[in-house]
Amino acid sequence: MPPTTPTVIILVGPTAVGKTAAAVRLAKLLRTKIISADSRQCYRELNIGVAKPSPAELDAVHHYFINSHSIEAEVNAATFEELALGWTEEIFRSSPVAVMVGGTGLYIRAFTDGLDSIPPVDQTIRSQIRHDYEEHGLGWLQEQIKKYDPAFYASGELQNPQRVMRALEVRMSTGQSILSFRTREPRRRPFDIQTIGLQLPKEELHQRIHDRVDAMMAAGLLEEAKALLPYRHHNALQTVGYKELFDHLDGKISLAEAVAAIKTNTRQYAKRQLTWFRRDLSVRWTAPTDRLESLI
RNA sequence: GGUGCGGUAGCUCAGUCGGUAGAGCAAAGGACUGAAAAUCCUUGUGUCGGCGGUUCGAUCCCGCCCCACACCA
Repeated sequence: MPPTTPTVIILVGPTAVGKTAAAVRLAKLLRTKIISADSRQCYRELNIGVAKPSPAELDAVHHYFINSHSIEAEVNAATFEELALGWTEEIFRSSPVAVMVGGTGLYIRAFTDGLDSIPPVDQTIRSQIRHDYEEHGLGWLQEQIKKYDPAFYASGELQNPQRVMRALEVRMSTGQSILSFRTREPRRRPFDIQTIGLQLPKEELHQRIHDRVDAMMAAGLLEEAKALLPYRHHNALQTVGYKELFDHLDGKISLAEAVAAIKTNTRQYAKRQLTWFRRDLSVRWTAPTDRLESLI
């Protein structure tokens, strides 16, 4: 029974499990559109390596957040939250149900529960902190945060440079500790949410990952990476499938080693995704080939 | 056939001047609020190639054997 009150059906799961095909099937059945929740497929310039829906799939069902941004744009979880809420509203004008699909857990949580609102940080401060970290290392970062935000220092992840830099940039930009902005109050959304997790036995998932990497190489991933080499410093290129080939193009590793590393790193990525989604007890798990209609 | 160098964790290797061993990677588990395909945390018993010998005790010293690589023939 398809929902009659506004509902977003979210399909989650590890990479290569079969989310894209399942979402397209579901969206066709429900005569609705898809919001992708994937932090890399939104970039126009990234194609083979990020396993986008095929042209036929994109033609059959309208997808938001696919090919919507340039790799030079700054896209993050807050960007996604805002955009996705707008798209949801748009979809609800013509359908009571929207389909969201993707593997980026943080983006999906930003959409379902919202992020705490933190004032925008000064870009000069942001890049200065990154620059100083490059130059002086983690020890310097830890000293800074100890000095300017002792509360974070006492409770934060001090070994994780990204978290410490974020805390520091918020403190320097707003004058307040990042902790003072954290309410952890989930937002109320004006629609229902149903989350379905797609899962396969580990061996089967790994086989699919390996086969997909081989297919990507056959489809010309190396050439794509070569063309993107000038953009390698962008966040969008800190991506499995590209960073390993950049190492190969630098002469650091052979092509065979790069391909093996892509497979390993993709398996590790899938594991991290599973760790994230398993924690969400509202997820109902199923095989990607099952009839999802019966679950909704 | 001879000589040399090796055989230690799934892989690459370190080490023990004789008291049963440890790094990186992999793997497993976990965290995650504006970089999230990112970033970070935790977890290391393995006939130390085999069989003998010396020794209170051998992965370490000695002998033989097996395997790999290199060079010589």
